[in-house]
Amino acid sequence: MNGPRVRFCPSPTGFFHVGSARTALFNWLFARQNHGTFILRIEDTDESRDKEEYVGVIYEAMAWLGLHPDEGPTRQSDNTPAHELSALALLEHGYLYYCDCTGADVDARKAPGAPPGYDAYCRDRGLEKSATTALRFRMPLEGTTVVHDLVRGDVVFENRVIDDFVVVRSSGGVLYALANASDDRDDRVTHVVRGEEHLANAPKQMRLWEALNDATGVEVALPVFAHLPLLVNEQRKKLSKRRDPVSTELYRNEGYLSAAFVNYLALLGWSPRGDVEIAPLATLIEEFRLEDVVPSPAFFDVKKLRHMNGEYLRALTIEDFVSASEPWVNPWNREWRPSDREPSWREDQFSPDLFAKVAPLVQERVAVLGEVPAMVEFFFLEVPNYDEVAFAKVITNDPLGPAMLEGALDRFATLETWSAPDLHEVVQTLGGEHGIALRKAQAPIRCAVTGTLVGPPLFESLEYLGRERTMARLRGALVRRG
RNA sequence: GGUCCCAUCGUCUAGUGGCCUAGGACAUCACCCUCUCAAGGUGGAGGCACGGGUUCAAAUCCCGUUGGGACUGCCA
Repeated sequence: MNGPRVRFCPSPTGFFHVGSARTALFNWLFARQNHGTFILRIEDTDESRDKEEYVGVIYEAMAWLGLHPDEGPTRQSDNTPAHELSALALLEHGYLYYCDCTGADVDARKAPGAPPGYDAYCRDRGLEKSATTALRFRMPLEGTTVVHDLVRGDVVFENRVIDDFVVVRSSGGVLYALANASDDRDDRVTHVVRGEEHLANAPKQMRLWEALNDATGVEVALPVFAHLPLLVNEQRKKLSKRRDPVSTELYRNEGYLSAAFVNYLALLGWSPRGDVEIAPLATLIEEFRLEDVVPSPAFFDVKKLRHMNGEYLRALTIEDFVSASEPWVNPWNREWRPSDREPSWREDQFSPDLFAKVAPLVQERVAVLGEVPAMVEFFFLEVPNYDEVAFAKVITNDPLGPAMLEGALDRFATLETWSAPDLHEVVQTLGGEHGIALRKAQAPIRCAVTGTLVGPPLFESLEYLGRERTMARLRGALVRRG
C-alpha cells in the first residue's frame, strides 16, 4: 500500500473526547478515500496522567464509531528505545544541549515584559549530563519555518520567537515533541491531521524532523499538516472536560446511534456537496476533502445532533429499531449496556414480544434510544408511574374524569373485539354523550392506564396491553382517586 | 504581554469576483394534520463584524480596525 499514511494518537488520560472522535474520523475518512493507512498510536508516555484502564476506553470508543486502524494500535511507550536513539543522534550532531535551569531560575532572570519561554541561558555553557540537566533543542535564531497546512494555507513562524524547548527530561524521559516527531517519522506519516491546538507545535516538530533526517542520515519527507478547527462550547471556548459534556460514552449511553454520531461529527468543519446533510458513510468517504475543511471553530450543537439521531432512528427498519433498543429496554445479560441507567421494570416483567409490537409506536416519538424506556414502561410495570400533576388535573379535580373512567369500564367489559379501532369508537361515543371531544375524553383514560398525558397512541396501546390489564388500571385509578 | 489562528442567519454550513434580491440544515414562530405527544406538511422572521482600498463588478482579493479563540509545561 503506498497511499497516504495518517495517524491518530490519543493519550489514555480519561474518557474519549468528542473532539478526539472528530479528529479520528477525519483521519480515517482521508485514509479510506485515498486507499491509505490509518495508524492508531496510543501516546502513553506521561506516567503521571496515563492509566492503563483508559486504553480500553479508547479502543471501545473507536470500535463503536467503526474507526478501525489499519496499523496498530501501537503504544508509544514501546518506542522508548527509538526515542532515546533519536535523542542521542540529535545530541551527537549538536542539535541539543544540556540545561540545568529551573522554571524559577528562568523567571528570576527575566526582565518584566521580556518574551516568554526559555532564554537560552545554557545554550553555550557546555554543561554535561547530570541528574538535574534536561536536554533542549537548539532552535535556529534566524529565518522562518513555514508550516504547509491544508486547512489554513502556509503558516509562517519566525524561528527566533520559538524558544529552545525541552526535548528530554532531566529524569531521562523523552517528551512529546520529540517522541511524536520521531514516531511519525519512523511510521512514515505523510499527513498530520490533528486539532488546531497543535498548530504551534508544528514548527518545532518540523525542525526536529529535519534534524533527525540530518543526524540519522535517513531522509524522510516532511509531512503535510492539516490542523482542524477547534470544537467549542456556546461560550466559544474550547470544549473542556470540566464544563462540557464531551465524552463519547455519554452520548452512547443516551442512545445516539454511532452512524448518526459519525454523520454529525463529519459536519463539524466540513459538509458534503449539495443541500444534504444526512449522508451515508460511503458518501462521506467519497466526498471528504481536507482542503475543504473550514478553518473556523465549530460549536458542538447537541440539539442538531439529537435531531439527526431522530432521523436515523426513524430510518431504521422496525427490526433494527427493536434490536437497537435492546440495551435500554432489556439490558440484562448483554455484552454492552448503558453504564448509567437501567429500566424501571424487572427482567421478569419485560416481554420481548410485547415490545416488538409497540416499537413502531415509539420509533417516531424518540430522538435518542434512552427515551424509549420511559415511553413504554407502563406496558411492563404492574402499576404505572403516575404523574401526580396530570392525575390531579384530569382525574381527581375533573368530575368528567371519573365519569369517563366508569363509562369506559362499563363499555370495555362488553366490547366484542378488543381492537384499536373499536376502542377508538367507543371512547369517541362516550365522549360525545358527555358533550366532549375525543381529545378531552381520552385524557383521563390515558392517564389512568399509562400514568401520564403524553405517550404513544392510546388505542393501540390499550389493544396491546389487553383487556384485563386495562380494566384493572381503570379500576385502580378510581380507587386511587379515593 | 508575545506568537499564531479565526470572522456568512442564534448554531452548523453553501458560496472560491458577476448565476446572491446570499442557498440548506438545526433551533425559533405561525398555520395545517391529529386521540395526547411526536413525526410530517406549508409559510415566516433571521446573516456576509466595521472601515478603507483593488475592480466595470466583492460575501468572495488586499490592508487596517474591532471582536473571539488557541498556544505560551522538564503534559500530550
